[in-house]
Amino acid sequence: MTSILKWLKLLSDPTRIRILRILRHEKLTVAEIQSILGMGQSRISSQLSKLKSSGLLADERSGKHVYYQLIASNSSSPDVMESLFSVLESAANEIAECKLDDKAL
Amino acid sequence: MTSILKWLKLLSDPTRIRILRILRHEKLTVAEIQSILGMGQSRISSQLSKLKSSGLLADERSGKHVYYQLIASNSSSPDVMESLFSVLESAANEIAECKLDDKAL
DNA sequence: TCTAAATATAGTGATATGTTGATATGTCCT
DNA sequence: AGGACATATCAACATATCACTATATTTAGA
Repeated sequence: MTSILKWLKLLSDPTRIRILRILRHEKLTVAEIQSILGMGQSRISSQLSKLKSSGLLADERSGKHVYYQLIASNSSSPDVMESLFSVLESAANEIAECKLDDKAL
Repeated sequence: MTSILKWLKLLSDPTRIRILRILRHEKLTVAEIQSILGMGQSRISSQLSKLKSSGLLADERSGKHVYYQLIASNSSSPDVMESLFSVLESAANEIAECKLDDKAL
């Protein structure tokens, strides 16, 4: 499958939308993300894994913790990314949990 | 599910990308779409049905034929649509069949 | 009203996806 | 080395999705 199709598929899931959104401005550990979204550990971890392997997130270990962050400048297609994240924001507005995520941040 | 999530899901399928793309500039009948994409009739029809029920396409019967066309000005969120179609175009560039679709048009 | 053409829908099988619970891996500290 | 904590991965299950075949519906015309 092509990379853009992969990204579209990844964006069409509420859990992943929420994860990407709280990572807009800061990097967070798995435990922090888990606490903000109020989900089980394996659920968060496996979604992070998908986002990472498609090139949307990068991980970085720091001691016992692993930080995840957005890959800001996606080398191949920055304009596509811009459009995608614009859609992501709109989608977030339709997801009630996203407002609670902001409070928990 | 929210409408934007639905749209993202619909866009993350090559068949539907191809359908939406050949409908960019003109309305087409089911048979024409079927011929351009080189796919079975029920496959085209059921995908058109999904695109219609999510508000991306409109249908219009003319005799024995049914024309499908893009809903240009999506009332609720025109800017989201613009971003989505921008991503769609980029996705199309990654799908080899789209070039053949253009020739068949 | 009967037939043929265009389109829609139902049923089925194969494959993919999301979530959960259990277990494995990795890291720090003593 | 061993224990505690953070994260990753695996197996199992439920659900969703796609494409195919067959059948139903709608319409135009004889």
